[in-house]
Amino acid sequence: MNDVPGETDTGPAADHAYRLIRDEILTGRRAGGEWLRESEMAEWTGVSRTPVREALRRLTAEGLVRYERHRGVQVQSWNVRDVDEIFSLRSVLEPWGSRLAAVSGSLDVVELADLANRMDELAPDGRPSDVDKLTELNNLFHRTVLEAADNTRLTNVISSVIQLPLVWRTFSRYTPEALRRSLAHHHELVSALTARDPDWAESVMCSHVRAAWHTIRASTHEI
Amino acid sequence: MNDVPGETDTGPAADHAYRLIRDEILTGRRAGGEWLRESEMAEWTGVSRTPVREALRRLTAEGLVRYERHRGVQVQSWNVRDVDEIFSLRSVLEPWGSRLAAVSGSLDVVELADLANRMDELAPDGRPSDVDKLTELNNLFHRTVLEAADNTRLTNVISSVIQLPLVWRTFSRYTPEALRRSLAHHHELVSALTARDPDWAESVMCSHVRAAWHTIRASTHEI
DNA sequence: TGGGCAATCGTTGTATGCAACTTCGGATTG
DNA sequence: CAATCCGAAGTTGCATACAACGATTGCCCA
Repeated sequence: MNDVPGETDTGPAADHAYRLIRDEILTGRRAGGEWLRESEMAEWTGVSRTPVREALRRLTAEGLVRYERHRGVQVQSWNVRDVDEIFSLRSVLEPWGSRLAAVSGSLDVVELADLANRMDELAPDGRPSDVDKLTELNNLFHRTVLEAADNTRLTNVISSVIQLPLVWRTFSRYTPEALRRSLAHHHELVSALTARDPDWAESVMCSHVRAAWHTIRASTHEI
Repeated sequence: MNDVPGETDTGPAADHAYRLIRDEILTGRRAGGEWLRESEMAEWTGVSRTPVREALRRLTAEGLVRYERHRGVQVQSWNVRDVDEIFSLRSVLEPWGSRLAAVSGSLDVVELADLANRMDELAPDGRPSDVDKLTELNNLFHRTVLEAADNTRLTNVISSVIQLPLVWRTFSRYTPEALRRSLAHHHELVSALTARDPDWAESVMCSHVRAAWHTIRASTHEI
């Protein structure tokens, strides 16, 4: 879970508070709409209000919390529309990133294949034993592909956009069949990237993202 | 120039400092690599270090300054690579946004045409009389199109990515011919959007961005 | 004379007190 | 009885003092 974006560490206290509060949100322990009081967070994290404020401002910039002047911050709440926004963006950016990665030549396909294999081991029958670990590997897989696209802004943009509890814990909502398909996509993407076929890579990633999109839509329909 | 992203106003002092420092960077008055000392900024803006720190953290999140723990922040410096990253991203996202805008039906084409006309008036012969005003209208034009795409994350992503002095003051580097072509693209995009032809709109915007890309590359080649 | 060490200085990081603002409850008045 | 105004409580916004850390300089020693 410690997948903190870009070395923005601003000090032990502020960083401590940031990680704790962020984790609290991404794991869903704090529901959308809940107010996060500075003094409460300060007491809970064991630091003063100053670093807490800094952490909250950072979370505001990342879109995880909502800020209202003189009123405080509350956990950002999401709906189906947010999911659609995120996945439609991903369905453009991630395939494009895969295309770039295919032709860049700077990708370690062995490492990527290893990641795909380790994910298989965590869910051999489509039933994950450790969702958190699987999520971590999945995020790493996607980030590895994107980093090979060699466009830091692309990487940052996507990682900032997928910061949503629902997206973060996506695998906990997958059916065994959907999960098996998702893992198969990973292997196919490795093949496409190994073959350095940009069209293939782009197409596989597009399928991968859109499949995930519909899987999540289906699982959230009744919420 | 007062084109501040998303109502994140955190208070008069912090907001004041933020706008001042941000403007200082975007206009190029502070060169890349220059250190921005908290106490110096505090004295200059007339507020204490606390709101200044808040402003600097915000600018850090937006990528306008570089932060190093215990050392301070310095104005982010850019190179041709940054320009390429930004424009390659824009060349994917803006056309896609135009496509969405073409089919969304939520676009006020009259307003957009008006913007294009006002830009013409500011540079009838391809020689802009007021670059700042032209820049403001151009940003507004692009944002208007994007907002019609009805994906707030797309809008935010692009506006966060184009925060670079070079991109911001882009028109000051245009040749009269390049500027005339750019303005013509705007009118053509209005036509495509009026016709609600997604392919046309996407294609025009793609040309528009890529033309700008090469114009800037040409003008920065000797830097 | 050169290298390493330590003290000092400048800067950032954190804590805390106070000011400003919002909100909510109750009293007051029509 | 309702609407409004006033005030108290709670929260955030800002300023300031102090602590922690990094850089630099000068000194000491080999």
